[in-house]
Amino acid sequence: MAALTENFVQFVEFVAPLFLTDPKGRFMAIDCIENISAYEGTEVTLRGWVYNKRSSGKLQFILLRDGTGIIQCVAFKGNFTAEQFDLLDKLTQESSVQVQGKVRKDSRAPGGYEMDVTGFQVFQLAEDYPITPKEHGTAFLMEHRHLWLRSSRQHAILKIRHEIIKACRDYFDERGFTLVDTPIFTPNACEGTTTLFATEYFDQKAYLTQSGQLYNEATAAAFGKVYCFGPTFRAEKSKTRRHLMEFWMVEPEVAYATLEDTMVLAEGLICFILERVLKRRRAELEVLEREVSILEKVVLPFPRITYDEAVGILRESGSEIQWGGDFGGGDETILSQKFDRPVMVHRYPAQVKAFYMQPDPERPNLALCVDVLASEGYGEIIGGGQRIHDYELLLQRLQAHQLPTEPFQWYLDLRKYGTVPHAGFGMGIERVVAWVCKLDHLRETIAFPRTLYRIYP
RNA sequence: UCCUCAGUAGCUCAAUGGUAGAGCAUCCGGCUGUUAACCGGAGGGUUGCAGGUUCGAGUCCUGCCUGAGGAGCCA
Repeated sequence: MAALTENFVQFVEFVAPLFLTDPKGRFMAIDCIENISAYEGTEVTLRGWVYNKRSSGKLQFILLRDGTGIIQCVAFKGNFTAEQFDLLDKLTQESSVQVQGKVRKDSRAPGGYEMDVTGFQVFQLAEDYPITPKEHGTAFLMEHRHLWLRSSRQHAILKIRHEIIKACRDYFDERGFTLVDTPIFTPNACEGTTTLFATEYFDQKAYLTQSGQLYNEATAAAFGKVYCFGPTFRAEKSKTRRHLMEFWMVEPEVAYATLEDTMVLAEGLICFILERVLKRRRAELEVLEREVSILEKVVLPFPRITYDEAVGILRESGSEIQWGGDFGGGDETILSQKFDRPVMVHRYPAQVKAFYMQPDPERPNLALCVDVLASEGYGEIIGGGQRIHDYELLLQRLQAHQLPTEPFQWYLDLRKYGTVPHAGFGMGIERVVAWVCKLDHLRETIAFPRTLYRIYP
């Protein structure tokens, strides 16, 4: 440990300035692998980890990754002392190193550039890194999720996730929305439909939020157009590839908006996200071997079908669904495979939806709601609709759903003081990431997934 | 909560009821262009746990534990 600390001090002193001097006193830049092309023909210092290593007697090929890319660094024995070269030979997978060298264009290199190593510092020699370049089972990988994140596939997924989240924020910000985040601790089981995580709140009981929507309705009346973006918790004992106990949702809410407005907003968001990812994250999609031509076909407008029509399609396809029931996972898969872009299913029977859904004036047993089902069998990524704005009707629905009115006083107040029609939706980020990346399980879409029976690491 | 499948070396997997093995990883040696590098050698095991059947169990039976997939529920 003493040696490590000593090494660390040297390391920090050495790398602290943005520009280093090499042993001959020349200035040298520190940079990232993604900027490597700017250094062609000159020297640069890279800091990262050994991704893999091959050797050939007097040559060492070190694949260095730094979070922005991977580059092959080539070290020739003749350029080092025997001691130094032996140290290079001993480098192990995931050892942390700083490497200096001359950047050279090379058609043989995957990224197009290679580095001829002139100097290096080892920060730490990693011992027995558990994730080897061969295959592993999901249980083992999930147990080592903290390390699995370093592999190129997981890295690509999380880069795309980041891009999707940024796109969501840009989309709303550019359209006059205000980000107003809603609480994680809530005093009551909001919608009364799902099982929530209960926790202590000093001498009271609190629940982890299942949706920011009710609070969004309050902020929409204050700001007009709002969205919240945060984690959401469901204590459902769901054990499928489509569920996580903790997931992230972006939820816009717009005053004076109708169901139709919401559908336009939703399809616009999805197209905006896809355009952005296709533009900025092509390399990552390639790592995932995602067929981009399928994503490029997703353009406006999205097909809109009513619940009635959806039931008809499902029954023709052999589903057992009865009118009035909600779709099962299999039903969503069937529907989403019928279209080459996400399909918007609207006007479900009110009985299968939450209490706050505005009834369709033409058929009051239907709710003015919409679910967006992603294509390629991915199913629901968005759920939303128009909310009840009439005080008496809302009160009536609360009672019909056997919910207490007292905790909803503030919510009812919104219908007393300048109520307006309003609508919004929630989009599950992980499901969008899974669809865009074409993953078969939601657990790879978030750094540390919380699944039924797994809360480590 | 229910149904199905699986647990053998650090990892991924073999092994008719009859001497537990391979590839990768690790360690030692070789190679100036490797691309999941390759070649030679070495170490590495209470076959998930507890019982049972049998001359003999990784293999068959019972129970339990753990994991995976799916159902229901949900986004």
